[in-house]
Amino acid sequence: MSRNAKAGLEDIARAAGVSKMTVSRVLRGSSGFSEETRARVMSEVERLGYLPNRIAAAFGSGGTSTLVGVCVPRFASSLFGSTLESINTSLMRLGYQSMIGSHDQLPEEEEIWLKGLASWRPAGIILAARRHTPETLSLLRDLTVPIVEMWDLNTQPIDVSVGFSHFDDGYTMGRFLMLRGRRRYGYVGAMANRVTTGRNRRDGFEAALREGGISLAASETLEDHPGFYAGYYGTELLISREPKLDGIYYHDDEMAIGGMAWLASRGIRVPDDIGIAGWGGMEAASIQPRRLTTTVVPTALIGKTAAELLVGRMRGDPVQDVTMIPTRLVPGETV
Amino acid sequence: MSRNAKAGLEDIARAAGVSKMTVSRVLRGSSGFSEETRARVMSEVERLGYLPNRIAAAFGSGGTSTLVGVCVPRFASSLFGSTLESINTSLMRLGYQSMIGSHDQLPEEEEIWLKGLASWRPAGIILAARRHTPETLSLLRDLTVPIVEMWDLNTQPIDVSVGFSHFDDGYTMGRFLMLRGRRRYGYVGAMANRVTTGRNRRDGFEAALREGGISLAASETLEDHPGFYAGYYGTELLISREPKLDGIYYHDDEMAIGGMAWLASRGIRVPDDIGIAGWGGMEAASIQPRRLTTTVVPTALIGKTAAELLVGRMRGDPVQDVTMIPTRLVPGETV
DNA sequence: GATTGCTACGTTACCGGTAACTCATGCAGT
DNA sequence: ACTGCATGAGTTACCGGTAACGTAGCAATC
Repeated sequence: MSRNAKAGLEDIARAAGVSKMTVSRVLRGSSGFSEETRARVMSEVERLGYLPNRIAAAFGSGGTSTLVGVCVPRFASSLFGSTLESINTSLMRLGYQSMIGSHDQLPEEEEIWLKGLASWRPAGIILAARRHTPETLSLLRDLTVPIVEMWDLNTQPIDVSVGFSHFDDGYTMGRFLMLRGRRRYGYVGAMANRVTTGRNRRDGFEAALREGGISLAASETLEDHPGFYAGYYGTELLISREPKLDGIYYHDDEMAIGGMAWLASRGIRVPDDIGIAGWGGMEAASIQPRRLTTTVVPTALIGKTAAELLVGRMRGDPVQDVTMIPTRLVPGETV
Repeated sequence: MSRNAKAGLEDIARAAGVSKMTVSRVLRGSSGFSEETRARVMSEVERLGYLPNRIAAAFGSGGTSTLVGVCVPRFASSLFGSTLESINTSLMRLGYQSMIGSHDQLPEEEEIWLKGLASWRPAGIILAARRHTPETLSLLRDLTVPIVEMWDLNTQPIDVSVGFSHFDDGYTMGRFLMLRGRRRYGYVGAMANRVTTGRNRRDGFEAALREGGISLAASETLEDHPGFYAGYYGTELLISREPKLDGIYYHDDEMAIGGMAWLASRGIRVPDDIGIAGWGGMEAASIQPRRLTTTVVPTALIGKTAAELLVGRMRGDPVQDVTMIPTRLVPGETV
């Protein structure tokens, strides 16, 4: 019970009457000791309250640590928060420790984070970004550790990729809306730091419309983080420029809900006057009077899969290069 | 540009014609070298693409690392997400690296996380929980590193505490509602893993009512994570048991918004028929037809302050034991 | 009986930095 | 001229593990 932070392998070894190396072997579970020795060592470990020293272990083994770097755009997003939590607990359960960073969609921030991370000699890296600086790519190459690119599926990954296609999500939603026979569509998006994360979804959406012979009637992309209020005033801006729209595709559900709030305040009915579609499958949609038409993203599954793929690669198991995690269009009552 | 991960201090030293120790001194900025030497060393550092090795540095200095452990209830919460992000970037800017964990309100999970963290010999710890297991407390004591308890203010901190009082927030809101002259109040809360985080707010709220000579007419605490939908059906449960209420105090804003959605679906008007108050100052409230009466919590400031206090303590600066970060009641239009 | 192979360890060297100490030099003050 | 001290280095030991290799003892094989 009384934990003695100063007890090291040497102390255990002396107490158990074996060598330091034998204690090391017992603690790491590799073979090379008798059951009797194991029991004696473990009882001393318990009695002395030995605390492993991973700094020394990582150093002694020449840089083979159990550290994993994880970099996402933001913590404070319901989707990334859930993915991050899933990665973190999965890695912890598998015996790895994560070092998390955020880049807010800025490749330069990712580069700064990566440089700091690299000095900890991580055993693997999980990234959630498609754009990287040349320095980042060069550093990733030099580190020669497994790398999982997640979220946005990269079909030509640096190493391993897991996620889904934003383009396909937009395309599928576009096709779905087209089936409703409406013709005049608008788009409301948001971009943080000049990077529209939803850009690929919008492109996919437009591609579907184009196939149907029409083009996007209006589009409004705010220079702000996506959120309820951005959807609210983005819709106001869009409608004031283009009052006669049949439907609006939103960056995500929260923006769609914000948009619906603005429409409701103007007496515009959904879906009678205008159809609404979001993306993400966010919880806020659950209390809307009408179920939101959206694309549900399995955030936790993506995180868990990313963690498992990385651990597989770090252990040297053969793993799939590209793993698609399907999203699901949920037809609601807003279209 | 071509980063050579294998170059170490020794290589730099040889190339610059000095000793390894001089290179170490130059890189860490401590004095003991001439400007000429510094320039020569730095140019070799640049040329060879030296990557610092913090594992070796932490090991060599006998465990004085720049690692900080941070443990919060959840990542995927708008409030904690924001605080976490703030801590992470603040620590990074100050030259520290964080290792983040989540405990989901379970002291046992916190203990497991702490044991894993301890083996990395962190230089400091930030915790967001009031309850700890005896083992956790004993381990925290043995680690002898600065500890910041944040979020819920602890006036008798283990080491340092920063945050606000949930009790006071509830009390202040209770007083505010009482001024409106209403008499019959209900409460809708949520608890994850049998721990009601909002318990202190509810207690404060009840204390205020008691001073006014009344008691809580009805209370409903769901065994679920707080969120929009929990507020929605929690309100349904509350009202079905106690239809005649003048006001409802909610665990947080998202639950209040969920509650308002349910009330709206029944044609119950806010604030005419019933007053509503939330807590947290969450973004979703920004699109409600009426501004929600709530308590705004400066989440990012708490994170930044926690990081700065910890770094102060780690550097040995004198820092305040207890730092109150005031929250602010924002009277909206729902009461 | 000699050789081989396996088990269960012990020995030794080393990972890449940092702390603590030593030492030569130059210059100001007495 | 001598002392004292700051400056700018070099030297040595060490942090606490792990990898690689060595070896004693014993059973199985040749």
